Amino acid sequence: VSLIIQRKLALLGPLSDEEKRAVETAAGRVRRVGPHENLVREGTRPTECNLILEGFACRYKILSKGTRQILSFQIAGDFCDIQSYVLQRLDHSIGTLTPCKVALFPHPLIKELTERYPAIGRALWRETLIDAAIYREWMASIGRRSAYQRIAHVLCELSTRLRAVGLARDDGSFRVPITQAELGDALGLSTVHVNRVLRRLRLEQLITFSAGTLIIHDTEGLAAAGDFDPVYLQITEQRAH
Amino acid sequence: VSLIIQRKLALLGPLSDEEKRAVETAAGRVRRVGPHENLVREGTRPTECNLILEGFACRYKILSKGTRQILSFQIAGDFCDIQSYVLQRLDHSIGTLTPCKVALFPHPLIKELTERYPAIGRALWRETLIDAAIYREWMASIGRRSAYQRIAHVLCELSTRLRAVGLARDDGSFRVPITQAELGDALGLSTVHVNRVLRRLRLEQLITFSAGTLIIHDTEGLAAAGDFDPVYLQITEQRAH
DNA sequence: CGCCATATTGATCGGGGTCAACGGCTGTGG
DNA sequence: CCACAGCCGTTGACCCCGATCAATATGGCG
Repeated sequence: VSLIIQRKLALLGPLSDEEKRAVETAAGRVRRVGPHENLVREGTRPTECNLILEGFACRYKILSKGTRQILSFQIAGDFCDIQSYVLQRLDHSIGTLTPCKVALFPHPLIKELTERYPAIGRALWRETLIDAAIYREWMASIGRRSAYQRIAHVLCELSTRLRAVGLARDDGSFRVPITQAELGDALGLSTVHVNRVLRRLRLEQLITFSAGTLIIHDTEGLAAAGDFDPVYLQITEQRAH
Repeated sequence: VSLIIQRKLALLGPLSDEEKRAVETAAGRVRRVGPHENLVREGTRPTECNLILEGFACRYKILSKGTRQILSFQIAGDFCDIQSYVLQRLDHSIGTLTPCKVALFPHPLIKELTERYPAIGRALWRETLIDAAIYREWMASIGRRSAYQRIAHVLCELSTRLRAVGLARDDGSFRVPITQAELGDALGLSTVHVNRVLRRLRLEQLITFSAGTLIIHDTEGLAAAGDFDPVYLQITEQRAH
């Protein structure tokens, strides 16, 4: 539990030991949620924020036609709805893809934390800005990249993010329990076409992706295929202020 | 000058008079920039942030093929690169569409402001979260809405945002100096197709859009055509904390 | 063992891209 | 004052990527 939190805090910025302890202490109860349930629902006004400890979730909107757009994938370590602390009404839902374990942070505690420790407020702000950077990259993908590039790109992104929180397996494979339909809803593609592109990526020896396991055989080849450059994820660099 | 800042501060959240004055005082020099120039460039590390006082600008990325994705339109009152204060390296550029007047806020002053007045930090955070909400809505548009819906949607969004900062004209028209090519780059469409859809919207008596002037003849009709619901812009409601 | 979600493949279709040409407006320089 | 250039808007013709429809595996799980 605290291992994930610690890893994520290290990614978010330079916090002192006291600040890190304060964040851990603020975590309220832990909730277990089944697969394909909502963590939060569009239109509601939550009073606490969810930090994902285990499992996969996604942000999504349902449009008027009934189609779904997945807006982001959320993995362990993601403070997936921290924006509900600042904005009053959610404009989208967050649903689990797999069973999840989440830690709940009541808004009043977050308020205390951020006012007592500006560095924590800054770290949380930073997390939401990285989310925004990912949105921008997805916009570029959905708007201007081909289906082949989009899928290669998102797989690169997921592997990079999973590695950053220590979720790569020893053999270099990843657990990526995302169905082809979900990939399609994330990338603006149909399930059928996702399937065809995955087949092509497999035939080109770039990846193996089945049964929720992703193996990238050729990292550079996949990055080239997806026009992927990880700088937007802001993982390596830290800003000392 | 300060009129725009005041309007925008009022939208961002409940700030005291002292806090508002502090923000105004923090504005450094004012810069005038010609059309089609960069305010900030991808990959750089700015040391000050731009608040747009007049004119239109846009965030964009140039992809490997040389195509452009416009990520957002920025109008008067937008703190268009506040994220450069928190994240070290820009993942995209911001360019002007028209001549612009911008006020510059040095990062150290922003740091002082946000640490002395938590409400200001919160207001800036709020601004970046609203940006993110717009990104999410655009993702849904580009990913799952038809060209016709996308264009209607973005025109509704622009008119709502312009009205919110007092840029609607008395006759209800708007200055929207965005070319069809730029609309296409924002929505993931070709210039040709943007043109055809605009013709259809004109024939349907929903809008007139020429010479940089947008007139919406049927607000509800356009909103229906674009599946537009303005809640994500967070304009009306304010959160009292 | 049977059910339901997911993956896979083929056949066909269509929204929107691409290419090309032309018109209109504006600014600029001779 | 006119000629020309360049950008933007407009329209037609054609094409292709990816959607849709449909049928068939496959496989986990009660």
